[in-house]
Amino acid sequence: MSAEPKRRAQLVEATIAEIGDVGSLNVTVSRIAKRAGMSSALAFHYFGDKEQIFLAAMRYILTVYGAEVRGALVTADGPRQRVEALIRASFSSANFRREAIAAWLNFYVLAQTSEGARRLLRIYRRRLHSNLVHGLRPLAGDVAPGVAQRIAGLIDGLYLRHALDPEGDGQTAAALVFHALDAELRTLR
Amino acid sequence: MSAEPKRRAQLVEATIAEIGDVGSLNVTVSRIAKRAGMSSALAFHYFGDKEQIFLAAMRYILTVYGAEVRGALVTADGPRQRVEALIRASFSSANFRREAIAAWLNFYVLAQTSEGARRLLRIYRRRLHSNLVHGLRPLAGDVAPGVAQRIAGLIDGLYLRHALDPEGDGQTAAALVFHALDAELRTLR
DNA sequence: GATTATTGATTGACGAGTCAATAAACGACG
DNA sequence: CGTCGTTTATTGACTCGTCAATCAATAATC
Repeated sequence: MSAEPKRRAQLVEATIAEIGDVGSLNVTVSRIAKRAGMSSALAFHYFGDKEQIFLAAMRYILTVYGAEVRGALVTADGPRQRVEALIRASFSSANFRREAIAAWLNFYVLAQTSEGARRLLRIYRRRLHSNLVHGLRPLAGDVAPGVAQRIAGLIDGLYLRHALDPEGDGQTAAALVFHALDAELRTLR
Repeated sequence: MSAEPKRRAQLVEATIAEIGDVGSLNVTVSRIAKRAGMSSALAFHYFGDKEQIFLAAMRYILTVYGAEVRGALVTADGPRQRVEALIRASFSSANFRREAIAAWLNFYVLAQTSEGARRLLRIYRRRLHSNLVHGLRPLAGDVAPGVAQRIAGLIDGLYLRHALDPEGDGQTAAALVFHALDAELRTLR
């Protein structure tokens, strides 16, 4: 079998780990490659340049997160459960691993200058929004999109806050979102 | 008069401008210094190393933001107006200038690894929280701190969202927060 | 035999931080 | 007032390190 997929995967994982260690995108391809057990030349051979490596890592993070969400949704029963599952998944302990935090923060930075990163970020946001709307529709009707916008913003903001100064675990943050959701929904009656 | 304060100010402003141009902390002291009209050696002379320059820039950003908030508060009449002023200030057009966005995003990144940056961020957050609680107390009583936490989170999250993908101007975002605030407060009766 | 995998060595550029040296400004003091 | 020793301002040149990207060459694999 061709070595390419395995090598790419190794590099992506090493990239995320490395960004987690360093805390910024100031990671060298050499260190990534060494961590992945190969020469830097091979990394360039497969990815072309550094930005492509970063984008692949970002794609991977989003894929994992997406899978997590999907997994949480299957066990959810009814709209309210679905929404809560989405929220809980966003604050899963996986997302609070040091590497995951570093990845997200740096991808935000990257999104300023890299069209590719911006596109990926939009995908994440659209997916979250659409998932939320889907769950909220039966609960909030026409205003579901507006509610979803606010809940999504709250998720991002609280993630940011807890990522950089953990006051309690992720579930504390999730509880805050639940509370806001209650407030939003109660307004509707 | 000593040249030091002027030089420091020039460097701080050049730093913010440069970070805005580059989008990351990958800015060189040489470029900053050149932009500020002096040699890089002088920058090192006054600040010691690069991190101190960054921290000074961050402090400056927070100072300006703080002044903006205070200015908005004096014209505010009554608790509700105070809270709205805080929210509006957070989404002021000044905060959406390219350099300001770049500064904030990168300071989040820096906060992962720099104790100094983390401390400054905590100051910003505490100040926002305390301002919100102060305004909310007459409106929400005992639960003011909880409401403030959620509003603060929403502010950060919506800022992040609009900073990287402006759908409408800052006031659109502010309106979303107002809406959430309404929902929170209406729940209390 | 041709495509794929892999690397060591190298290039060329850049960048943080230092240093010694020069120029200004600043008192103090006669 | 002048001048002189001292602190402050300022820089060019330099060091030492690093790093992205390339390339030619060698080993596998098909």
